[in-house]
Amino acid sequence: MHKTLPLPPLTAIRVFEAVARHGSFTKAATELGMTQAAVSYQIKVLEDRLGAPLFLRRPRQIALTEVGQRLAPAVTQAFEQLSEAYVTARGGAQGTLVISTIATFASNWLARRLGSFQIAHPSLAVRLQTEPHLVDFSREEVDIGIRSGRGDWPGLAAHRLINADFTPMLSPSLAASIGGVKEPADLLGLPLLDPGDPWWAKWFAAANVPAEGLSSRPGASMGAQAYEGNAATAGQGVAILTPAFFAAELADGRLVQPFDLLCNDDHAYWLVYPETRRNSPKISAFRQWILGEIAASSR
DNA sequence: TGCACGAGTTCTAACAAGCA
DNA sequence: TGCTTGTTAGAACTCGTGCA
Repeated sequence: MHKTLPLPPLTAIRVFEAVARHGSFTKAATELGMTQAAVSYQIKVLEDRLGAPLFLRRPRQIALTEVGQRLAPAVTQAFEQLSEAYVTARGGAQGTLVISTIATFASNWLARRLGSFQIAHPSLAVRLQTEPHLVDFSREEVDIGIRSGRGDWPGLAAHRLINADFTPMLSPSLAASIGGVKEPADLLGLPLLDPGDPWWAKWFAAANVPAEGLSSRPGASMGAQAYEGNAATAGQGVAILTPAFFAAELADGRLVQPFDLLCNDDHAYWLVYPETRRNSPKISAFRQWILGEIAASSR
């Protein structure tokens, strides 16, 4: 017959989870509304039960022991499941879905489609956060991230959404100002937006156009494709952009893509979330919706 | 600055006794 | 019999302090 060991006090496990996550007794105590001494006591209770230390006490810092490293992921996952079970018990995927995304994806892709998700899930409030850095799911209250990269983030589930292809785009009026853009080299006669962007050098190299000294050319660096796309639409210069983000501008003629040549540096835009939250109702709902939208837009 | 530990305090559960 | 009240022991906490 299967025999289970009695569990240690839930309080001690809760405290261990917080200490392991923060890497600090003091920070865990602050989060849990206890004193540092109480946290120390609870960890000691757990260590006594286990018969092995969970943390290495070093001057000014602690570190998980091998036993602690084995225990921490399982405890974190267990609390995630408890949390999700609680949410489910309260009535399913209610609450707020917090999405951390880069500005261009938010403004040029997500915002244009998010309405259909809201109609399908009226009880779920969506909060979009645009930020340039990679969100830390263990420290920030974020459910889902949309980020660019190669999809290799330990502990995170990643779904490829859009390839980060890039190609030059400009307004029809700017193209007409030089009698039309017929050859890739013609672009060098026009102002380039963010000429120091490595994408330009790669694209010109792929087009067999010598383009030394791009980074020393004058030109504004705006830090986001959304801004550069707007500048290009206004005729301010040629931007190097991802076509998937500017499908509407290309369709209605505000932007033109003079060449079919697309480049890619092995990056893509990814939907990511912690593996442990895979079965969260709100994350499942959003994952199903966005992957459906991606599939529909690529048909 | 951050963790460990001792002393003292508070909280909680278990139990017994009293009462309607 | 079931509920309330008082007592007690142990758990869990805070505070103060020492140490690295």
